[in-house]
Order: sequence, then structure tokens, then C-alpha cells
Amino acid sequence: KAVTPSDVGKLNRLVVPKQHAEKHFPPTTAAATGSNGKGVLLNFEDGEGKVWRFRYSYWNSSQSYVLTKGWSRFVKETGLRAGDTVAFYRSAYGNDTEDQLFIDYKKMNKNDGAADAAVSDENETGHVAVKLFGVDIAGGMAGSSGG
Amino acid sequence: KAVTPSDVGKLNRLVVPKQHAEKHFPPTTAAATGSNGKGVLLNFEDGEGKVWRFRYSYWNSSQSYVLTKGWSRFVKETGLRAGDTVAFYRSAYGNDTEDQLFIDYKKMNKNDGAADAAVSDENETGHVAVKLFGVDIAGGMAGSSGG
DNA sequence: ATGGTGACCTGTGAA
DNA sequence: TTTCACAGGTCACCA
Repeated sequence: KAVTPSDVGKLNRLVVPKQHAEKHFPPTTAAATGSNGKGVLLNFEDGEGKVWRFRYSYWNSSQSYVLTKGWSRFVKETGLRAGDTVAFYRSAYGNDTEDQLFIDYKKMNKNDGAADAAVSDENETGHVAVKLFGVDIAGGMAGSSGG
Repeated sequence: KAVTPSDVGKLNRLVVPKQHAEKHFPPTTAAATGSNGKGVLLNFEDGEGKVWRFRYSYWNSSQSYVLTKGWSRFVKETGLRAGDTVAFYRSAYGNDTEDQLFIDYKKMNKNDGAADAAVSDENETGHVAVKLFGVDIAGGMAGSSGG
């Protein structure tokens, strides 16, 4: 997904496009999450092996799937800005709860004032190691072209 | 405590300074409250003999002790505003659960539009009758000078 | 639908 | 630098 200003702003949440959420993300129902409707905590590994934990839940009020807790930290530490892209992948070999999850991002803007992310001469990405899995579960959520 | 804008605003809660909460307030643990972590209901008597009941609990997420239910009513009826002070006292003659609790407040601002509180020529307070107990368990939480 | 309440979350400043 | 308190928020539930 190409992130919106709101996705990287003060709202501290990323809206996950509904169709992708319902196709590829773990369910957020009470039955699936174990009795409450508070969503689930998901661990995503980035290309550097760093694990990002986000709360993933459904907001009835806006009929939207969102990543909330943990997201603002991701934005800050990666220096993500509006127009940049994020993509999510999963290993897809077991059932949802056992799948390994991955996150990738690509910064479209140069001269970013990212917190501490390494900035290369090229457009910066969160690495594309996950592509080695050959899965494109989240296909369409973001461009998947590597560097 | 000198109350903050948030303490008297729409959040309907008072943050009890942690150090004082842990020293002088009843414990909020599951063992003490009887199995749930929903906090406890405490009755505080003011200088007029009026009893104010507040829910007192611990918020894990912010690592804070708070008074929630009942607090907004107290704010409304006393006309408490940011900068005013509230103080809590307890009789301290038995164990925590048997102690009698008191609340006192002092309004630092004149010309308040309090709901129905009597306004004197002096700074208004919630009376200082509790001082007759001679205890200052909450010493340091607020000035204890009477009017 | 709406407001009150409860639990959860985060940025920021200070220790 | 890291931790911590907390002021200022959010959303979900329930009556």
C-alpha cells in the first residue's frame, strides 16, 4: 500500500485495505482471537530480521482494518512518509496462526530525515529478503520490485 | 495534588501520583480486591460530611493509578479547575481496608462558575475538618493549611 | 443513537 | 542513554 498522510501522521494507525485484510490477514473475530474483540498482536519480521509487533484489529466505527499499537514506532524508526509503500507477506505454509509474517517498505522520497535508518544512494527499502520465499500473498498491496 | 487540565477535563479521571498511591492508597492487586483487576470502590468523606465514591484502579498500559468513576461528578459539583488542589487523607488507625478516607480541595481561582458550590470571599475550600484527626498520612500531596 | 465508563496507548520531559 | 511517570489521547462496551 502506498501510505497516506494519515497513515504516517498523528493517528498512529495504518489502514489495511479491506479486501486485502480479509483475504490475507488473520481473522479478527472473537472466535479466532480467543473471546475478545480487541484484535490480535502480530509479529512481522523485516528484511534485517528485526521483529515489529503491531496490534491488528477491526474498527466497527469506520468499518476498517487497522494496525494500531506499534505502528507509530515503525513510522518513526523507518522514517516512512506519505507516498512511501509498505507490503506485507506471509509464509503461507500452515494455517493463519502459524504463518510467519513479514513486512517490507520502500521509500519513494530521498532526503528523508529518518530517525536512524541507513540511507543509501538508491531509494531506500526495508530489504526484500522476504521475496526469497517466492510468495506474493499480499500481491497488489504494493509493488514488489526489488532493487 | 494540583490538578491538571486533564484531571478536570473530558477524560473523567484523576491521575494519583504513583509514589503517593503506593504509599498511602489501598492496594489494587487482585489478591486485595478479590480476584479481578478492576480496581476498588472507595468512599471519601468531605468536610461537610458528604460522601464521594470513586473507583480507584491501576492502568497497566500507562503504569498509572487513577480515580475514574465518580470523579467527573466531583469536578462538576465542586467546580474544580486546573490549578486547584485536592488532598486525600485517611484515618490510619487500622489496616487499609478499615481506614476512613477523606477528601479535601482548595480552589485557587476566584470567580469560578461552580455548579452549586458556595463561594466565599476567601479562596474556597472543601473544609478542613479532617485536619482534626491530626493525621497527615497524605502529607506532601497538597498543602494542608486551613483557611 | 448517545453518553458514560473502562481499558489501552503514546509522546514527552525529567530523572 | 535508558527508564519512567503521566498528561493527553484512543477505542470498545454497555445502558
